[in-house]
Amino acid sequence: MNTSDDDLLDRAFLALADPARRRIIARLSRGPATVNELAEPFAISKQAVSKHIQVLEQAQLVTRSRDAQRRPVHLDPARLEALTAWIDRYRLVREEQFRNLDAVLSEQAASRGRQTKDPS
Amino acid sequence: MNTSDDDLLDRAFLALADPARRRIIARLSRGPATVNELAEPFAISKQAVSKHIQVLEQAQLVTRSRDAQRRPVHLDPARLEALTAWIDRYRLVREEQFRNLDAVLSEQAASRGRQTKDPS
DNA sequence: CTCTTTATAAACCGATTGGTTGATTACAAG
DNA sequence: CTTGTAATCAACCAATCGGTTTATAAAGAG
Repeated sequence: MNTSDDDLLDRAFLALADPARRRIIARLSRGPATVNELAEPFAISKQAVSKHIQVLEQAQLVTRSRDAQRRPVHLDPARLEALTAWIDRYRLVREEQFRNLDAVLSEQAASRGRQTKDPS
Repeated sequence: MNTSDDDLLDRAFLALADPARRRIIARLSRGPATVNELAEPFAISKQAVSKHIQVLEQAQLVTRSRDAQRRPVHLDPARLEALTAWIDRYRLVREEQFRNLDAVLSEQAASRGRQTKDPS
C-alpha cells in the first residue's frame, strides 16, 4: 500500500477534520473501546462508526486487537506526535521569522542615514 | 459566518489535509507571498491556488492584506498553535494512561491464576 | 446444529472537494 | 480613455465523503 509520508499526513489530518472522529479520539484517550461502545453516544449507526474507525486506522492513529468477536480499538499516540511535529516546524519557523524581523528593524534603525534597500 | 470552536477545528484540519495547502503553509512560513508567487511552483492554475488560499483563510490559518492590486497572504501562527493544543490534550492524556496501565498490570500480576475472561 | 452478539462488506445517495475554463472585478500605467 | 496585471467569480465535472440500508461473516452460548 502506498503510505508515503505525504499520504500519511493527508490521511491523518483528514481523519481529524471531523467532529465525530475527534470525539472518538477523545474517548480512546481514556482507554480502548469497542465499536459498540464508541457508537453509543452518537446519533449515527454502528456501520458509520465502523467507517470512521477505518479512516482513523488507515491514518495509523488507532490500532485494533482481537478479543473473541470483539475488536477493541486503541489510540496510537505516535502518529499524533508526528502531526504536532509537522505543525511545530512551521509554527516555530514563523516565530523565528519574527525574531529575524526584530533584528532587521533594529538594523534599519541603526542605519537610518544610509540608503534604504528595496525589499521586494 | 458560523465559526464555532468545532467548526474551526474542522476547517483547520481539513485545510492541512492536502499536500498543496501544506506546501503553501511551508512557503508562507518564510514570509508573505502573493497568489502568483504561490502558484508558480505548482502545476495547477492560479484559480486553484486562489481556492486553496480561501480554504486556509476560512480556517483562519492565513490572513490577507491589500497592496494596490496585490493581496499578499500571511501565515497566522495562532491557529496552528490551537491545533497542537488540541492534539497534545489527547496525546498527553494517553501518556498518563500508560502510567495507569502500569498500575493495572501490577494489580493483575497480584491476582494471576484467574481466568482472563469471566471469573466463575 | 441454531441463536445471538459483534462487526464488516456492498450498494447506494446527496453534499462537498479539487480541479478546469471563461468571464469579471479592481487597480495602476500610458 | 485604453491596456495590462493581479485576483476572484461562476459554471461545470469527476472523485471523494459521510451517511444510510441490507446482507454477510465470525465467534461464543445453548
